Amino acid sequence: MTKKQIDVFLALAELGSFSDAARHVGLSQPAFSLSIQRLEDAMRMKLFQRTSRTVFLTTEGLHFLPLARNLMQGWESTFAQMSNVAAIRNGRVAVAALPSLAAGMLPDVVTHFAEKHPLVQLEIRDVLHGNVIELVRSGQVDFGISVDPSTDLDIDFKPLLHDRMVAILRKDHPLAHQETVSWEVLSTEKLIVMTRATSVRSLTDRAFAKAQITPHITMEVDQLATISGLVQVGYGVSALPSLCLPVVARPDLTWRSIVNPEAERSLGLLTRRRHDLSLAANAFLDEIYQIVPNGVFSAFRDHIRFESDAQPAVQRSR
Amino acid sequence: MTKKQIDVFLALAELGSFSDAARHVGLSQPAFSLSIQRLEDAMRMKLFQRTSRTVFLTTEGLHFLPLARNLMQGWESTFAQMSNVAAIRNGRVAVAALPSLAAGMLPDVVTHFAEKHPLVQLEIRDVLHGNVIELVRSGQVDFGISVDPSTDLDIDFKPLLHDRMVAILRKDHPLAHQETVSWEVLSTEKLIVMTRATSVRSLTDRAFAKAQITPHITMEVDQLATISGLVQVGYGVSALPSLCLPVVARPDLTWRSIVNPEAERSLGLLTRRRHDLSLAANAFLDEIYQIVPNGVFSAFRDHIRFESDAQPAVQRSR
DNA sequence: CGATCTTACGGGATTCGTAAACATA
DNA sequence: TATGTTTACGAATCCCGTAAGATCG
Repeated sequence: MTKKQIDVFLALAELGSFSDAARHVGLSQPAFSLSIQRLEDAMRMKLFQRTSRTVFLTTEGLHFLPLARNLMQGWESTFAQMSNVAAIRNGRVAVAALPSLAAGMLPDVVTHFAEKHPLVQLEIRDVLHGNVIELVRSGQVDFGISVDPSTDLDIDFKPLLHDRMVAILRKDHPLAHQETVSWEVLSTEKLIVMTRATSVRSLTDRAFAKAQITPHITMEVDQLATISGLVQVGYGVSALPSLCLPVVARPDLTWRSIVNPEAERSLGLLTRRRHDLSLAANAFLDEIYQIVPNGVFSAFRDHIRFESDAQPAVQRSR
Repeated sequence: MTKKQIDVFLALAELGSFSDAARHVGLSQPAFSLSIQRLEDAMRMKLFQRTSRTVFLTTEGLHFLPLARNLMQGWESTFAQMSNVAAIRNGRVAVAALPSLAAGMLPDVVTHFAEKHPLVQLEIRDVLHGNVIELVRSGQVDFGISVDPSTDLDIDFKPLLHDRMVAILRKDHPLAHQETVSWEVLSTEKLIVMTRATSVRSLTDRAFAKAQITPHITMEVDQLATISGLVQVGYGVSALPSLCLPVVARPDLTWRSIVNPEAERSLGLLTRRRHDLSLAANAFLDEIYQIVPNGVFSAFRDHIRFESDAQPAVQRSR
């Protein structure tokens, strides 16, 4: 009792002729006839009453007709649903990203993705690095975007772009006349930094520690927007990774690479080991690869280096 | 994308191991593996993520899981329903029969049938001969039980029993001392007959006409029960086909064959030409064949002859 | 007699099982 | 290295199409 037999049954029930129905399902008439016979044998009952001239359903066939229709309909509906899945008209993509990335990079990606796949649910978790890892590891998100969690063996990392620490300055600030700024010089300025919980702050701290310099911290804030506001009014300067630039950039502000040492880091995709991405997540990733070098970051090319490999991290076969 | 593949998919999804699942569906492990691959190819997407050690569903496979379950369930439920049809735990049998047969013969049949097939709906149309034919011809009933409609080419007739006209008398009536009664003698009695519309009455009329005798009709009634009541109080006698005996028999009444000429007729099954009976109708027919010679009519063996062939009229192959 | 379904039979595709190769924890 | 999946290949099965036969109107 196969699906094809149901097809054959319905064709005969609806067309009332072996020859016509056979043509309809693309079988020779004898093969069609055998198919009906096999179905009847499998059911152990006659479904059609036939003479050489007429064909019609028996009482039992009449019982079977609505059931067969249901089966075929269910079959078609699942096929349609899975087609939707394959065509990514359906489903859900969850991404965890550092807040700066979630604010700077993802809006463009989301816009383009939603245009192509309007029915796919999107979920962006803008959380700190540790949470990104946890969400990726537990499978609550399809992938993460953060810095390299090299210690973690359960998570694959694929670099996407590289940023560096830059000094955030008012355009009329003396340091703005230099091409680069050293950590040393920066430590003499009034420094506005993020609070300790953030990854940006730990980055800053590590950079100063590495340069063996103690900065002069004049203010700690929770939000990047606050930093740009404070710098703009001349309250001080800041040091931030360049990927924050889309968020903090204002007409009166400028930025310079910080050197000695130059503090570069890698941002990239975090995926569960041995877990391929879903089709929808992959499509989202494609969008990222297309947008990242050409989106908001393109204005900051001098300070952000993109991975040349613009292919999805995990290519799924078939 | 076949039913078997769904089976294979569900087994793997639920057991999480190719080997176990293969054993579960009765395939060798490589064959099982190929089956999964073919399904994935047909769907154009990976449904399982596998390493040599672990197997689990991809996001797409997770989408497919409930759909596959539904399909399989629908399939099983149709199979169960059709099993019910095959086992006659289900369905409907409609029979049209002359009122005298419906009252005399069918109750026993119905009782036995309902015992064996409690869930089958039964419908008895106790109508006159012309209506029996119409109901059979139009397919509104599965078959009819009536006299031979020899003129009708759309209807097959198969005799079931033969009855004859008998005189209905009080036991103390003079004619009750004879073994038989002639139409001639009967015409001198006060005769109670059915109204003109009934087949019993037309039978009576024809018998008298054939004997070229005019009866002395003292009363016309609509119901057989009324006749037995009137005969019992001595208001007159009656002439009825012997199959009415189960309905009219009372302790004080008796009956004698009417001869010169003896008026025998055939009662039997009326079926649509070239229309096999449903399994349920056939089962009902079996019951009739078992009951008729041993049921209520057995008390009237002298006046009712049964067809020796106690097989259903239409045997359905597979 | 003609249209239509059924039976018979040879060819081809699919699917199966055994054995070997491969991959991962 | 051991367990478990994939690949390779020969064999059996199933299903199809052509051709001949049977049946009903």
